[in-house]
This record gives sequence, C-alpha cells and structure tokens, in this order.
Amino acid sequence: MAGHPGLPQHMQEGTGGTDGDGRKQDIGDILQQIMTITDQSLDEAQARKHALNCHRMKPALFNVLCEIKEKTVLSIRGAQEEEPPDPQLMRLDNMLLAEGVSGPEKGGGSAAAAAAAAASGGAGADNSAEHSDYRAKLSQIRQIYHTELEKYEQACNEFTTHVMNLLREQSRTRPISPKEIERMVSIIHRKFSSIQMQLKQSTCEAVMILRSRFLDARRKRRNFNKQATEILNEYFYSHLSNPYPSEEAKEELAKKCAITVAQVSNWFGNKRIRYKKNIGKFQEEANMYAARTAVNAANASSHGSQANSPSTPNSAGSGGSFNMSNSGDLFMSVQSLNGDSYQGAQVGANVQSQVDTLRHVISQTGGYSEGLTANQMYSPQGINANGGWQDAPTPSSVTSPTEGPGSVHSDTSN
DNA sequence: CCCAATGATTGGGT
DNA sequence: ACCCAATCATTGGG
Repeated sequence: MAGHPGLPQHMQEGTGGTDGDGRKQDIGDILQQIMTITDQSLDEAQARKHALNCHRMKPALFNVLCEIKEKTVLSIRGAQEEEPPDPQLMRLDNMLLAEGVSGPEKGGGSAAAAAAAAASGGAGADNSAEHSDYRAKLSQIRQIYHTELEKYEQACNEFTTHVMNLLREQSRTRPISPKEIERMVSIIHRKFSSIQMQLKQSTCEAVMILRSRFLDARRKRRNFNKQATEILNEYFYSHLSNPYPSEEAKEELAKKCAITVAQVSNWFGNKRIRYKKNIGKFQEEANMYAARTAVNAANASSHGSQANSPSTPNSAGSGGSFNMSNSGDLFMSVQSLNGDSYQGAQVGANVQSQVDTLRHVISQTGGYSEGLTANQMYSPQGINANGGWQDAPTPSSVTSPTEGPGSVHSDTSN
C-alpha cells in the first residue's frame, strides 16, 4: 500500500527532472513520502489516492503490472493444489453425525437413541429416565456446538466479505485477478475450518466423555422392572426342565420385557447358575410361578377348576414339604434337603410323593446318574430328554447335606 | 454402612 | 456360538 502511492508519485515528479541528480532527489522524496505516509490523515491519503487514480500514466502502468501479476499468479496457482478432504475432519464429521450432534435437530436423536438402546434395551419408559440425563447433556453439547459453529460461520462470512471488499477496493490501484481473490477466500476458509475442526474435536471429546460416563459404564446397571422379571421368571419356571430359551424365544422375551436379547441371555445364565447353586432359596419363587402357570393353564384349558390359591401355596416353607395329598394337585414342592424341584409345572398329578420318596432313596444310594433316570421316570411327559442341566447339582446336595452343592462336579466315575 | 440381590463381564470349556 | 462358573460393580433394603 505504502509503496504504490510512491511509484506514480515518482513518475509524476520524475517527468520534470531529467538528469541523474534529479532522479536521486526524487527517490529521496519518495522515501520521505513513504516514511511519512502513516502520518497523513485519512482525508489526505484519500485525496492522494484519488490524484493517483487520475494520473494519466496510471492505466498504462496498471496494465504492465497486470501482466507481471498474471505470471506470478500463474506460478502461485501452480504451487497450490487441491487438497483432498481431510480424513481427520471426515472422521469427526461422521462421528458427530452418528452421535446425533450434527445430524437432524431433534427427533429424539435417532442415532443417540439407537446407541442408548444398544446399551440397555429398547425405547421403554423404563430407561427414558435413565437416559434423560444423557440426552439433556447431549443436547446441551449439541446446542453449544451449533451456536459456536454458527458463530464461526458468521465470522467467516463477515471476514470474507470484508476482505473481498478490501480487495475490490484495492483492485483499482493494484492488479488483482479473480483467481487471486478466490485464493484468498479459500485461505480464509481454510483458516476458519481449522478452527471449526478444533470445535468439532472438542465436541467429539465431550461426547465421548459423556458416553463413557453414561452408556459405556456398562456396570452401571439398573434392575429390570418388576414386570420384566416376572415374565422372565415365568418362562424360567415353566421351562424348568430345560430353561434354555431358543433364539426365537429369547427375542420374544426381550420384546416383552423391553430389554435386549443379550440381556435375556444374561438373565437366564445368571438365573440358571444361581438357581442351581441354591435351589432351596428359590423354592418359594418356584412354587409361586409354578402355581401361577398351572392356574393359567387350567384356566385356559377350561378344565374343571378346583382352584386353590394361585399365589400362595401356603406353608410352603423351605424346609416344609407341603404335599398335596388329595386329588390332582398340579405342582409339588420339594424339600430343600433333597433339592430339586424341577418339573414343578408339570401336571403330574400325584406323583410327587413318590418322587420325594424316591429322591430320598436316590440320595441314599448316592447315585448320580440315577437322578436322571429317576427324573425321567417321573416326568409325565418325559420332558427332559437330555436331563442335562439339573442332574449334576441335584445329587450333590442330595448325597451330602453337609456339603455344599456343586462340590461334586464332573464325577461320572462314581 | 453393611449386605444380599442382581445385571454385566470375564475366562475357560465344548 | 453358546454355556458355565467366578467375579465385578451397582442397587436397594435394613
């Protein structure tokens, strides 16, 4: 800027003097002018600029400068190249989109909801409370992100237009090609986008932290609601002879309980192992569910209903055998001493006393494989074809009451 | 605060 | 791929 006014000025003065001394003098003047240019007032400068623009030599000089500029611009353009989209930036963008930060405004945050669902089950009313905090924080982040982004965008635009105006203004006094303007704009954009990338990066970090705190904290569990537990227990005790739900059954249960299939699997895994470990503890529960399913079945089949209390198989205390002596009782209880209460839901009418006695016998023989046979004998429908899951622990508790269950393991050679 | 219950994870087996 | 067993970590009641 400072140099340009000086140049025509030089010519202006230079037209007068022809000898070398005069030229030197001119240069001194020019330098002087350059040095003092900052002292000039704005009006002065404008006036001088106007004078320069009106100078008769200006167009010719301008053209020369344009030519020179053209060449340099070409070389510059050769140096600059279209850089591919930054992979880092793309990664960030993708992630923000996936997290629902940069995606659609609201809509329950589809992606975020999906992630949440993956962590702890479907869109039940149950976990909405759990994730409300998460959602609130996420939307907070999103809001900050958007306002910041908008701010940057606006600043970028403002700055760009400002620079362009300046360049346009300058283009009257110095040659500026459109290419050059374009380049300048792209430089500005690049600068601003690098700032935006920082914003995106920190936003990503915030989201990651949030996620790790709320969703990835996998051990931060919530108990299933009562209904879900009941559904699961119902299935478990009504399939006590083979409590291994198929994939389909798991899906069904998961849907009914508003949890994931994996959670169903976990539940059954836990349930099996814990049931097996301490059958006595679960007896009451088993009786209850057995009774319930039995009653349900009875009601459904419109059979003659000698309904006994559905939810309270009374006096079913863990130790007490409550044998329903009389006609067709649907479920039997088993005493905790002998352990097992499988096929609790079976409709094997009066068998249970035999079962009990035989169990006792078995316990004395200490047979392990006999348990299986006994089971098969008394299962009315011959359910447990495999006999698998329950016969291992049962005899152990049977054989030696003093010994904890499960002490006898893979001990077939007995 | 302790402790049992409970959902989730891990490691090992088939 | 599924299961079992042990274990972790949280929950919720006392």
